[in-house]
Amino acid sequence: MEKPQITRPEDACGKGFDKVFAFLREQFLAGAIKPGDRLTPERELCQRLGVSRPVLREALRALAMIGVVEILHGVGTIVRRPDVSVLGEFFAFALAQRADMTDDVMQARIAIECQAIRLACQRATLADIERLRGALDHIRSTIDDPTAGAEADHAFHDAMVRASKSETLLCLYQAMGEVLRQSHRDRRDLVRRYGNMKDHVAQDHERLFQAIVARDERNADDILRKHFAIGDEYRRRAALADPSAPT
Amino acid sequence: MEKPQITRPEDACGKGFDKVFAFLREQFLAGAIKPGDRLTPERELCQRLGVSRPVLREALRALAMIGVVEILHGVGTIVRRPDVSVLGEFFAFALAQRADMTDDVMQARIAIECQAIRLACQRATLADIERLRGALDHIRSTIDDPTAGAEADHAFHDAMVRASKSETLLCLYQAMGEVLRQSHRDRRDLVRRYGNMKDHVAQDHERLFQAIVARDERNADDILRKHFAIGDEYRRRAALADPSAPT
DNA sequence: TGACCTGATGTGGTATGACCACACTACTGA
DNA sequence: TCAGTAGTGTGGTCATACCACATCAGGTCA
Repeated sequence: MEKPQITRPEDACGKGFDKVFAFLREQFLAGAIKPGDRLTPERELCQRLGVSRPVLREALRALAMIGVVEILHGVGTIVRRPDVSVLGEFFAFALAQRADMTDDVMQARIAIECQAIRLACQRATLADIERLRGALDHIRSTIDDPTAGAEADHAFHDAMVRASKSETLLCLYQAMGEVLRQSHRDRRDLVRRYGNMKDHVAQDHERLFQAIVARDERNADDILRKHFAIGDEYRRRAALADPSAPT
Repeated sequence: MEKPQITRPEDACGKGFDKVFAFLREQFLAGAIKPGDRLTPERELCQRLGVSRPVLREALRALAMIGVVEILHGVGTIVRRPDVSVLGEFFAFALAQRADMTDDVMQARIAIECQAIRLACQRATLADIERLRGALDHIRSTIDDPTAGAEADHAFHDAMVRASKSETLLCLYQAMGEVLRQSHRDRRDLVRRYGNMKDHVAQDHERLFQAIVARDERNADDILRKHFAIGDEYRRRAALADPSAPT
């Protein structure tokens, strides 16, 4: 007739999956397990936690999904520091079926890049400047190639965000990586259609680079905003001319 | 000697977990399953996909972790639209063991809010203005209460981001929710220590509100940046006076 | 002696079948 | 009519066996 019969005190919290997840979560947040560690083998761990292997594996998969651990077949389960790549996965799902969202993501891009360029003005090292210069050269040399041009464009902006030396900004920026690349490709399609836009692209990035070198925060911010505004203007124009084109 | 013996053509892709995950992912991205739908029961689905239930459940748990589905005991597995709350979980892990990160998150906050206030100047409705006015009044009336004051402060900034009408910005902003609340609490502790900061807090928010009403993007951005800079200045001063205090 | 092959071992990966727990529904009885 | 209850469908868990991969020690052959 007696029911629960809790074998151990620490079992008081959730059962099964929740228990395992909470345990691992606590271990991680408390620093008991750190990035780089190899987790206890599944068979032993599930026995120690008093759950079955499938349940333990559910928890591990869940943690793997947000990048807390990496499961390697035949090797073991390694603890990792959550990486932005998982946010990419999240955004892929979050932005699905929301075509309008692509446009809205641009606002986040502007937000991050404008703050990044300000920080870059304060913090950019010589190496950052050199990287930006290289990206700038690449933009000039690929101005007529939509694909390579889009990559070069993205590389420049990426280098800019890196120069901000803010991991959080970089994290958010990379999280939107896939969507941003698409945005760059779209823009380059416009370049092909509107010849004079070619000049804008080269000039804008040149001025952005100069502003960073001059460490003129405010000016850099302004130039960047205008750069985005012009792209937006062209996009709008294209949308009017060809309603079937992506907005 | 023959090895693979693929039973069905569609099995060509990954096996087990990967196959299931890829299948569900594709179904979701293609729109075959939409938020609100109830997924096929586990027993039937795993049979249809040719995998075992534990494996299927691993995939479902993984999707549940990023908010794509919600698993309800005794009811079924419901498809959801990924919500920002899962990012909170991610940040909890990502920020663990990185005290310095709290400071860096501030940069993302500045980035998002500065863009948000610009958009708010363009898009704020009367309802948004009223909400901001209410938050402003609340800030004034709770100026001496650290706890309620921090909430009021957060409410004002939250209303500001909402007024931007950008779901992406709001998404990112809320993802940092917990960290931001802590930042507001820290700031209010400073208010208690430095009496004259009280005036700054009230004045700054008043000016932010006025700038939004006047729809003066540029000015609003400037005021907001100064607002953050002053808070940063006080924080630095506090850190010097009391090295044990949170930076 | 050296490189290469091969097996043993430890790890994650999967399958199966049974049973438990919960939510909902429909039936039954008062 | 209503409340209680049994049935059904769903997710939740367990135990065990076996498969697949990675690693390394030991042996084999040149």
